[in-house]
Amino acid sequence: MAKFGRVIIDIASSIIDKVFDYELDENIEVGSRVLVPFGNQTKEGYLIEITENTSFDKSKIKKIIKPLENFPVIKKDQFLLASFLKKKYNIGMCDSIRLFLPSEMRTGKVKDLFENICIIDEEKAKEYLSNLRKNAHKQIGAITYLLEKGSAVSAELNNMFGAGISKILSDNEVVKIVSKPILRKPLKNLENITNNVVLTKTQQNVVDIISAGQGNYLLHGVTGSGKTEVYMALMKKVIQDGKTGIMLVPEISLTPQVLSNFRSRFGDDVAIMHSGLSAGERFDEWKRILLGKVKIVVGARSAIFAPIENLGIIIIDEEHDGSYTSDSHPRYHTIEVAEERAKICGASLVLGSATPDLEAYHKAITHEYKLLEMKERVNKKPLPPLTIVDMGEEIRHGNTGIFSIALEDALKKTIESGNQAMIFINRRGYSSFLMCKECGFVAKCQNCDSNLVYHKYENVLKCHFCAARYKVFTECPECHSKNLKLGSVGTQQVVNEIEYLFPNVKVLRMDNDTTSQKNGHYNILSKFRNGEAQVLVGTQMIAKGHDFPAVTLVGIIDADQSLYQSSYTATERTFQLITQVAGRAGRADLQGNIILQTYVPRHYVYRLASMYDYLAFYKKEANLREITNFPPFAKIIRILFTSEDESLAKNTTKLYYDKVKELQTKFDNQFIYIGASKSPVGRIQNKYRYQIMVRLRLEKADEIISQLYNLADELKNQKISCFVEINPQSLS
DNA sequence: AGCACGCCGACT
DNA sequence: GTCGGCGTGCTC
Repeated sequence: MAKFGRVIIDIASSIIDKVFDYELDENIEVGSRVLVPFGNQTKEGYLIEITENTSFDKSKIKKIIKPLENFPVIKKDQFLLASFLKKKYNIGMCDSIRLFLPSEMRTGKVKDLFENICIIDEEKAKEYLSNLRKNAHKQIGAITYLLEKGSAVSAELNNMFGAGISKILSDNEVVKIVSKPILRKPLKNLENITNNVVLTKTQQNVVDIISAGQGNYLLHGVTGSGKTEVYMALMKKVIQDGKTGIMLVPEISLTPQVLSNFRSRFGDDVAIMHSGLSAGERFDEWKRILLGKVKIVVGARSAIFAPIENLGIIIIDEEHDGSYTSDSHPRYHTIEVAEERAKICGASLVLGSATPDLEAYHKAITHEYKLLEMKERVNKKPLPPLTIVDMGEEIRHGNTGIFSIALEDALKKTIESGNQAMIFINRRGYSSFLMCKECGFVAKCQNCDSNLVYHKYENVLKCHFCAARYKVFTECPECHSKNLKLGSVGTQQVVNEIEYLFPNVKVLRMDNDTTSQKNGHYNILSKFRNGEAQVLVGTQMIAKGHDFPAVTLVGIIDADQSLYQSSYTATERTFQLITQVAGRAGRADLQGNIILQTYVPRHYVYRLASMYDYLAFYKKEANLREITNFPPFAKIIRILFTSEDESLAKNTTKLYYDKVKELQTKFDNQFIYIGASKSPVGRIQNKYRYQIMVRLRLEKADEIISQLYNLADELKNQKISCFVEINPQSLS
């Protein structure tokens, strides 16, 4: 009887995103990638099902050409998860499946890496050895070594007994050189941290509760309460039980400490997945996981899709971190995905944070998650005192500088005592625009409604919304003035100020400009750790989980910056940021000190952050969200239309808006807000952008959302695309 | 996404 | 008369 294979074609387009039936006459496993004829071309696809029958016209059915690999790349539970993503985020099956595969797999650019192995021919070797001159120490050494081991990697042999040794031996037919494929492994040379930690009672208690059975947990532990040790212990337990684990961290390149911890404790059982790896490394790590050679996967958000089997636990560290929501298509919320994956696999989910996301803590309070708390720091030290400085007051007293008197004094004391200080500039990245001083012209992208950003290291202007790069102008295209300047203040100005105030002090700077090189983050941070500078000035990227034992002072320059973002999460983000930055001070035995500069010193976010009172902040903020109808007490939906034809975009948006209004009458009382407008960035890559914002009560939100999805699918076509996003965190 | 099919303007 | 523009529709 004929068999049919149901195939998803690997073309990311909603129009083509359906199942195609093919005849299948060889044995190919479900989940494999296959090559199929498609129209008059050949395409790659994913075999998702094998059936005995087809509803399609049998005379038109073609045959699957061949499988692309001899193993399936998508396992059963991953397929279930992919189907969930498709439904949850209204994306195509192809988009969804692609999340599970390293892009290297599709582009096929990565080649297997080979290494040469010398295999000794014992008889010839012994004969050759007896004819060797006595003073040929290198060759004698190498052959003796090989006689004992049987074989060795050529490169290592050359290292031990002199370059070219394997060539000499091979030329004399003493060894045979065989080429064998190997899997690249990142971070081979990590320092070994083998401190045998004994858990505190609190830590052990948390580990015991989580290990006792399946469940979703929120681990709320203050900075320095030793969450990482808990994670390690949980992983160890999971492995002992014969299962596997996934550990997610915010941006892995920023937290090599977590990595080295895991690597040194669990060795080759750990695979690492993040964007900082080379294409080859990423692909090989993925393969190691797929082949079942790994028990733990550590990685950034995309590691939630790792092809690991027999999953026992998913741990998400710094659960509140913004990097867990992807900001480009397909947009997904890692925590929602993790919840579903844990459910499918029967695994536990552990979310850890010192400042949980409001949404997560709300779930803990309403018993969707089990709440576990660690209120004490491992070293029993109190959290460092946080002083709020009123910058308005400073100005009234005649100080118009960047630093308040208090911060300048504290800096002086820190420097004199030989300790280190971190100055945190609360700004996303660090961008500077090219501006004409005469006519106010600002350089803009030709394809987008956006200002170009100057990148010092590459000396180019870049558009942050498309890939466009422009040469730096030397004269203004509008008024031909040569009087151009790079706008915006940033880290450099703060550095200059410190160097002016303390001429002999070494200052390091960390922002987008200084980290664009490979390992940029790592290099700057390790320089600072090694004491090559006494002060580190930087943007948000210095806030993330690094231990700098010698840091006793943390200065927060313009704390208010993140409060002024129009997002409903602005206050929450500010609280998280301050707590996180403050946690950098006094991690070791030295007493730390934090100084926060603001123009609104009486704002509750500062008052509560300075007392490290998360619970009070949660109550205050949750209450506010509840009365103003914002998440987690409501859902925000953003519907975005994009098209090269501006009037089409506008008209379709209007059409959709009218349909939403109809829905509103149908679902009386469920709509809190409906509004249509041009998107904040009105044009990206020559496509015009119009959007509709809807806010819904929770009661019937899911039902309405699925109708909104359907509406979007009805209206979109080749000329206009539409995508719908729930609780968006950025609006561009 | 690609590619063919098909119907209207500019050209050797 | 033909070459070629890209609008429309299809791919198991």
